[in-house]
Amino acid sequence: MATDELLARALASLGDGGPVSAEAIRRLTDPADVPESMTIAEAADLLDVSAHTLRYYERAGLIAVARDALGHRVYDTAAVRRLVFLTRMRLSGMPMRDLQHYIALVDAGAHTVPERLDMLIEHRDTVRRRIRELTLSLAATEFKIAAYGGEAAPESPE
Amino acid sequence: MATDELLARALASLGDGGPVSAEAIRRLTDPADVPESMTIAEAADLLDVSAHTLRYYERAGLIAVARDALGHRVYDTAAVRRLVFLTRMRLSGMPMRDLQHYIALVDAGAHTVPERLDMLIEHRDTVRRRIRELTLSLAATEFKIAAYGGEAAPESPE
DNA sequence: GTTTGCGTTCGAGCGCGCTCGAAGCCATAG
DNA sequence: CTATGGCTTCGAGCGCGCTCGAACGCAAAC
Repeated sequence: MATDELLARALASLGDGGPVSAEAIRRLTDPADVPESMTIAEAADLLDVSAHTLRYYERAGLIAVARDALGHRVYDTAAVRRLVFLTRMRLSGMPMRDLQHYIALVDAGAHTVPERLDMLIEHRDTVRRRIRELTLSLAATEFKIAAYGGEAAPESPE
Repeated sequence: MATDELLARALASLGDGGPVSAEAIRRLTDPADVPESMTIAEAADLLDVSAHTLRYYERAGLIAVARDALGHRVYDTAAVRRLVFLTRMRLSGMPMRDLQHYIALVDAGAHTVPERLDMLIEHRDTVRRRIRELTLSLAATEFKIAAYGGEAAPESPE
């Protein structure tokens, strides 16, 4: 499996800037730490979003969630896996609109795999561009901090 | 000067994912390629934002812009330099609110340098965290693409 | 002299992604 | 028996950052 390779690459590229949270790695690899089924509060807690947001995703058609005898939501393993995917895509900036389209493709069956792949590739490229933008801004900010720190703002007025 | 060092670092961390645009480097180092003074259309074009947005920034108190005899905005070198800063901070996710506070500090004089430095450091850390988030999401997306590409979705339903 | 084009001000509107809150249901705790 | 607390639905509201458009001014082109 290429998981280790990819994970290693991800971790390597993180560099300094703080410890890599176990949370983050867990989300990346999505292991079976999920207790079979969860309440909305537990899922919200796990995913670090609000219960309101989870209901919103459901209303938006991104996920179907079963109910127990009381009418309460029950998130099984599959649901949690999808939520991990959804929150990851949202976190990395995929618009709701696109995510809705993607999920519609998933629902439409296996013959939509090529289009899904296209979407993932496009998203990957978008994220890469965004990282490069941020890296550039970061470098500029670090430079400014160095300039400010060195002396009392030599030339730049801001 | 540490510019070359920082720039090199930035460029190195970009890695693959496409060529580094000359635009981006120019923005990072902000050289004097600016023709003394510009119209709003020229500034908007240079910064890749709309003229509407530039007026909005002015209304928001982020920058004061001179007018010519006709009442048209004239962006001099200092104004453009500030706009470069503003757009960079916005692009890297600093909220308008914070940017307004920062600019208020600049306007308040040199004794606010320590607080400005604090803000820059905080922003730097925020950007670093964001890059790490995106890097993780990117790795997950790349993994999914590899999984989809290898065979027809072995285990993951989405 | 009119048209075209670029600029001005200012208030209103919009798209996004939540976020909130009212009204109600059910179960367990005191 | 009454809280208390966690859940339900659904519509409305909100914060952010633009984005737009109306009504106007001026100047160079035709």
